[in-house]
Amino acid sequence: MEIDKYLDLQQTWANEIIIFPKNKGFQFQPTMNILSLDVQYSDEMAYVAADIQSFDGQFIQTFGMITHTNFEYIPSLFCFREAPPLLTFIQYLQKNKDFPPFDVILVDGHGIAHHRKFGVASCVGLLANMPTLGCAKDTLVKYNTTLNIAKNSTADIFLGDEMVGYAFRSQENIKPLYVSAGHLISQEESLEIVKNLCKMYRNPEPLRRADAVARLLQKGERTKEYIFLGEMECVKI
DNA sequence: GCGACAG
DNA sequence: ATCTTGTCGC
Repeated sequence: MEIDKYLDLQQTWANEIIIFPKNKGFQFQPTMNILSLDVQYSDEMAYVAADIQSFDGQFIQTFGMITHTNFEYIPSLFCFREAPPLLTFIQYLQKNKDFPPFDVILVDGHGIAHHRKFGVASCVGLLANMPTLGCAKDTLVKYNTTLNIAKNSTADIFLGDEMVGYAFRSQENIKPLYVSAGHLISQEESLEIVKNLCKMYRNPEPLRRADAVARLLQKGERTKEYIFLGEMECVKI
C-alpha cells in the first residue's frame, strides 16, 4: 500500500478543516438531532450502526446497515478504513427523506486530536460537509496536563502550541474519554455535547446504543432494537 | 534506529 | 477492532 500517498492526502484535507472559536460554528439547540455512529468488523465486512436522538434527550431511532472495507487498519490512517463505511450510511440517510434529519455527527474516534490533525471525525465532516466531533477511548497525542479524579474534569491536549482536544473524565475515577472537534464546530461545543450525552456510564448514551446495535448486526440478530437497512455498496474515497 | 500508535 | 478463560458483581 502506498502509505505516502495517503499521508499526503490526509495533509491536504487537514488544511481544509474548519475549527471555530468558542461560541462560533455549530451550536446545538434542544430540538436539534445528533447522529452517532459506530462500526464492528469481521474480516472485510463492516457492520455499521447509526443512532439518532435529539439534544433534549429524546431517543428517535437506531439503524443498522452492512457494507465492507478494503483498507487495513493503520494507526493515524484509520480514517481511510472507517470513513468510507460511515459515509455510505450518512449519504443513504441524507438521500432518503423518510429518515429523520440530523444536524451534527458524533464519531467513535478522534477529530483533530491527531498528529496531522485529521482523525476519522474530521474526515467524515469534510467529505459529508457536516459539523462533526470525535469521542475516542484512547489518545493518540500524548499530554502531560493533569486530569483530576472528579467527574467532568478536563485536561487540554496540545499538539505543539495548539489545543487540539480534551481528556474528559465522564465518571469519577474512571479512564477518561478523548474529545475533539472534527469540522465546522468549536472545541468547547464538542466537549459540551459529549458532557451532555454521558449519563451513568463512561461512554455517551448514543454511542453505547450504536455499539450494541453494531454487535447485534454482526451476530446476525435482527432485533427490534434497530431498523435493518440491508447491505450497501461502500463508497470510495 | 526503535517503540508507540484511535478503531 | 478481534480472539479468548475464568472470574467478579448485580
